[in-house]
Amino acid sequence: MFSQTTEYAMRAVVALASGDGRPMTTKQIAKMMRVPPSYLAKVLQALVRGGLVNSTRGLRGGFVLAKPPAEISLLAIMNVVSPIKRIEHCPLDHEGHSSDLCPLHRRLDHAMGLVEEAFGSTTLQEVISEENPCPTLQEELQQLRDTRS
Amino acid sequence: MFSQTTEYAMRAVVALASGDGRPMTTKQIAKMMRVPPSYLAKVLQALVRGGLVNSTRGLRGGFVLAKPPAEISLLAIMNVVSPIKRIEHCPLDHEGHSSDLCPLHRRLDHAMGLVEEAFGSTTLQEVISEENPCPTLQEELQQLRDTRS
DNA sequence: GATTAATAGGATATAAGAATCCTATTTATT
DNA sequence: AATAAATAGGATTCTTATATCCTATTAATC
Repeated sequence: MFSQTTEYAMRAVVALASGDGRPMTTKQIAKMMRVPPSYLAKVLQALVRGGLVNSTRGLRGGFVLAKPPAEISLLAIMNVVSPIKRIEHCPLDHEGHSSDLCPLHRRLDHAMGLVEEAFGSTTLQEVISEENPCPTLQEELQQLRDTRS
Repeated sequence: MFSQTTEYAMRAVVALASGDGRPMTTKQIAKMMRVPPSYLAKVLQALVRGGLVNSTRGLRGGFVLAKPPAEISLLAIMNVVSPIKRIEHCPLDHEGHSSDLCPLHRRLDHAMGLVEEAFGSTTLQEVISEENPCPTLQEELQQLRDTRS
């Protein structure tokens, strides 16, 4: 239901939030999060343009979060790469004379509202501090620490 | 967020539920619901295969609902054309040793669960008997009655 | 200053979703 | 029996999403 790009964007930001604050390269994030590196590069560019991530070029460069994890919602991430388009008016109504939605599109929009609400009220901070972390991610983080020390 | 095909499928089934029970042709539904007729034909085929709609070929043929509107949920419609795939296990975890989801995918799956629940608990009957019907749809239905009488 | 490691961005390829078109089949009506 | 009106299904096209590759630019280090 959510696009592949949304998946990748969320994984990437979780990776950055799980790190130690030092810049992570595309390659590192890609390996850790099992995302195609060349595609991840594009997704990261989008996240930079969207203001969620900062990048520094050159040797020792990479990506860091632009804000503390507590100030980044899952919705903000999603909105950067494939924004939820709420239904403003019934697409059947060509005249647009009803400000209310028709019953069908009221339901469709409501469902999108639920998702928006759920993602809007969840911060990265909550996600990374929650129980049952992904074991694979833990391993990758450990390996990253090992190669750095 | 929902696919175009889902939109079309829901519109088509609403059209059938709003009618008088006599078979409606692809062309009629397409006009009424502003769906490309040739594509709608494919969507209707899918709805027939999915058991939500019955078809009769030949002159005077067309499509009717296979069940009363009160027994058809929006989820059932969606599941015919682009089923919600709930997340069974974290896609990062290649070993699959955790039956629980990781924090990120728990959230993503939860959001899908909200949609599933909302659509699962809404029947066609509710949708067509609700207030504020789409004015355009009303017009089209009236025209259909006129041309038949 | 040269080299190396990094992002940025353009161009292109591949896959999937959306839409169209044509022909075959079915069935009521004349 | 012939005709007309309908769905069924195959083949094809168009568009968008996903993915890859190559080159340019940037910046730290030697």
